Amino acid sequence: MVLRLDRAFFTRDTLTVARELLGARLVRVVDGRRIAGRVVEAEAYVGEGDQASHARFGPTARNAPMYGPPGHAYVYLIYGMYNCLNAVTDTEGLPAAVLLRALEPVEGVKSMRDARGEVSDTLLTSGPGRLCQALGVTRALDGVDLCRREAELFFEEDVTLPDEAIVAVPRVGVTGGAGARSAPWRFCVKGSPHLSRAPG
DNA sequence: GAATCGATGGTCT
DNA sequence: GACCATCGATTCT
Repeated sequence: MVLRLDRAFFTRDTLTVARELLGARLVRVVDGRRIAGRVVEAEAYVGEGDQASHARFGPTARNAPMYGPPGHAYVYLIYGMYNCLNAVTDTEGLPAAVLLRALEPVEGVKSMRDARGEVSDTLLTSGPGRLCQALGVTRALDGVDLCRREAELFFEEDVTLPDEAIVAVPRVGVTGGAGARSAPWRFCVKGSPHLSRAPG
């Protein structure tokens, strides 16, 4: 039996969770069928002091899940047409989450293609908007518990990656500045063909 | 390959 | 009213 990532996994420092999510399998269940991929890229967003975080202006209706208990989903709409999926981390009350930026397709590739169109494997789930489209993740899943037994979206243990296989670089879409703005909080599996873009 | 640009709508100062 | 934690098509070198 494959081990699922539980509440305790997410109830930790956000950078640790982001790092350890690499190699884990993100599973979406639709009509009893599994659609899944290994995480190859993820970004950490930590606290109200993080000037790149949606929580930088304090609690709002949109970012409410970030303030809630860890192990839940935070899904939001970006640029009016794409969804992005985060896993809420750390302790309740502290707004923190890990953005899933890219997967390596593993299960239900046909379903992914139905949702994404006839694109190459490397374009199927290589981006936060793309992976949500491939797995059928929409705002309907905003706030859902990823640790419930009956969850339709959850993580499983899969591959364990050594530190040498991982690079930490500045986050995407976060420009200049000091401190958290330029912090290397984007974690990538070195050399993976499924990254949203080349690291660095 | 790299740079640029439009689509499209929710969210927040 | 400005700004996006994006993507895909188009237009260059």
